[in-house]
Amino acid sequence: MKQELEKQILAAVQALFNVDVHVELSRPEEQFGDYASNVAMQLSKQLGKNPREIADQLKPKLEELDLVSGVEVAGPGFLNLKLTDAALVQAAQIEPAKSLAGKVVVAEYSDPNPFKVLHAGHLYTSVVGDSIANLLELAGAEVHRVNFGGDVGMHVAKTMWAIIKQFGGEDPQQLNDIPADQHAEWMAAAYIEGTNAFEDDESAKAEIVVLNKRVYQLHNENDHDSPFAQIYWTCRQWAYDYFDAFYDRIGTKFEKYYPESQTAPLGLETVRAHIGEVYQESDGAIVFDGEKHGLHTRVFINSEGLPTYEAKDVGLVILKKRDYNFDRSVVITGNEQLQYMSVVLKSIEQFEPELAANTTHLTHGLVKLQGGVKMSSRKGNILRAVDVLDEATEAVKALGQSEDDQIVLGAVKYSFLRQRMGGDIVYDPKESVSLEGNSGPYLQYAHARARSVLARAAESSHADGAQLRSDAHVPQARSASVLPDHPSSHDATAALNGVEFENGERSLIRKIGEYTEVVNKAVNELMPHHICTYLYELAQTFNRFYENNRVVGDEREKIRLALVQRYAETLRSGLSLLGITAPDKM
RNA sequence: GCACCCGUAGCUCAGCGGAUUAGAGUACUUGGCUUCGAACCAAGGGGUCGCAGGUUCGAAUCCUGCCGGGUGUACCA
Repeated sequence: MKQELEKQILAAVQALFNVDVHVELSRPEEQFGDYASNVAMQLSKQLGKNPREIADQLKPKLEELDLVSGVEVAGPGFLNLKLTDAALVQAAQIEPAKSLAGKVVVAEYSDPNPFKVLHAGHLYTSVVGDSIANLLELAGAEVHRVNFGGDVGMHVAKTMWAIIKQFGGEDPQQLNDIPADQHAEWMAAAYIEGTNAFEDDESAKAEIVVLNKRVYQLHNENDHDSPFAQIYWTCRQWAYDYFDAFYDRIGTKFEKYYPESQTAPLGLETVRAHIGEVYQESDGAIVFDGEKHGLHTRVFINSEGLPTYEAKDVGLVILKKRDYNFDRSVVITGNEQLQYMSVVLKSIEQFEPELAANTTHLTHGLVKLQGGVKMSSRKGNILRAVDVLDEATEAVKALGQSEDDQIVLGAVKYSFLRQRMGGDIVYDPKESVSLEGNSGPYLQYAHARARSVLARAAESSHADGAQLRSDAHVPQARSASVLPDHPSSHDATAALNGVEFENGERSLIRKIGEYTEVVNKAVNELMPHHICTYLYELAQTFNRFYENNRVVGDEREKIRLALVQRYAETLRSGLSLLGITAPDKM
């Protein structure tokens, strides 16, 4: 619809002035119209006329367009277009573009490390990454969600050191004494102890360095039997079990974990194969000289011969390509890895330019505590992922409701998603997970309300003994995670054909019609927060409509029911892109 | 030092080349439930968009400089 109009406006410009211009319609405030164009200002200089004069000439041409019911010239020369009611109904039926149809996309995010705790930042990146993956999927891509994490490396050695110290030796039997529900916390505590020892105690530090090598060695030798290996593999599995349980709780699922132990050998091999042409030896380490490209120089293989994170990431990129033969790879990490990642990608570009070009690195900010307190897993003053969920659960309980994970997750996810990705997130345990105003539960409530109206309408049509009309079909409660099926939405909009809307009705159908444009924008930019902003406006529009317009029993009931149904479906679709469920009751 | 990111109401954030009063939420002050769900709606106060220049018909938005904060800067991830 928007593109169609833009094309028609361009045609009008060409016919009138015989010049080209980039026409881009915007959505003005409702009082000014449905679309606004600034072509007159753009053309002003080129045509040597003042913008209002151009706009006045264009106005009658645009008034002739089928989709347009009125045109106003406003301000310095804006053309405000008002759509016909039929056009609004039509806009509300358009599906988002399948711009990625047939493309294979690998989305990597979350990336927690085994042997360490899941903190609020992991929750954040999981939620945002999941939503971005949903956007890619909606655009028609075949999306593979994968996870990358360090099952080898210094953090593992630190944790292992503390465990062995606690056990008084390499005694895997004692693992049986750790209660299953405390595995994660127990390992997190060991990590903190190991990290402190590493910093404060020289002999411990030396021991940890040795353990680090032994962990790599254990992988090389495929050792599952030695006491040391038994402790390692058991704890590693505990970590993955803990991740799985967590992802299950927040409603996301990964297809594959890429442990570093798996990408390390391939990375090592790849980097070594390109020594001389891409990577250089320097002080006993293998580095990539990023300075030639205006970047940092970074170590890929350290002087111990072990791969650093850089080499592991090189291996990961290649492994993903082998596994999925992707058209595009999206990697989501924290901001602090921005410059680091450009070094890795620049080095890959030297021998696999396409691979580097098809990789998109998106970054997000830190989750910080109110007052700018920085979290440190070493000091243990971190906000764990479960703490965030627990706080939100308390807030829901405080409303006198039984705890409902749908609402809890709705609140948490929305509070993370509504901010543009990139900046830091300030998390205030008390207020951040709000249930009122611009919040997830507000949207869920606005959905439940609409469903309740639809349900009541269905009841009363039974009570009247009236025949169940096919166009008054109301979907019964479905699994909240299921996308609305399209046939029912066509039923809904069918009742709207040829209707002349009253004010509140028109506002609602107008807003519904923006959905597709917003989704397309969010997909193009991979920015889920656009969906949040829109959905909140949509729900607000509905709540105002609901306040002022009786639905059930009104003489315009049929029209209004159709509107409410289309609205509820749109809201549910949008929420599903955010990974938020739309309950029928709450 | 150099590189990158950020600075919009008390607080948390949208807006990222467009306009008539710079928008939301929250907090604060008020009004609205015998009528489809008040986790809602309506009204009010609150901002020289960090500062200073520049480009433009038009700048919170683009450019430059400065101030403030954060991150990165060779064997951590």
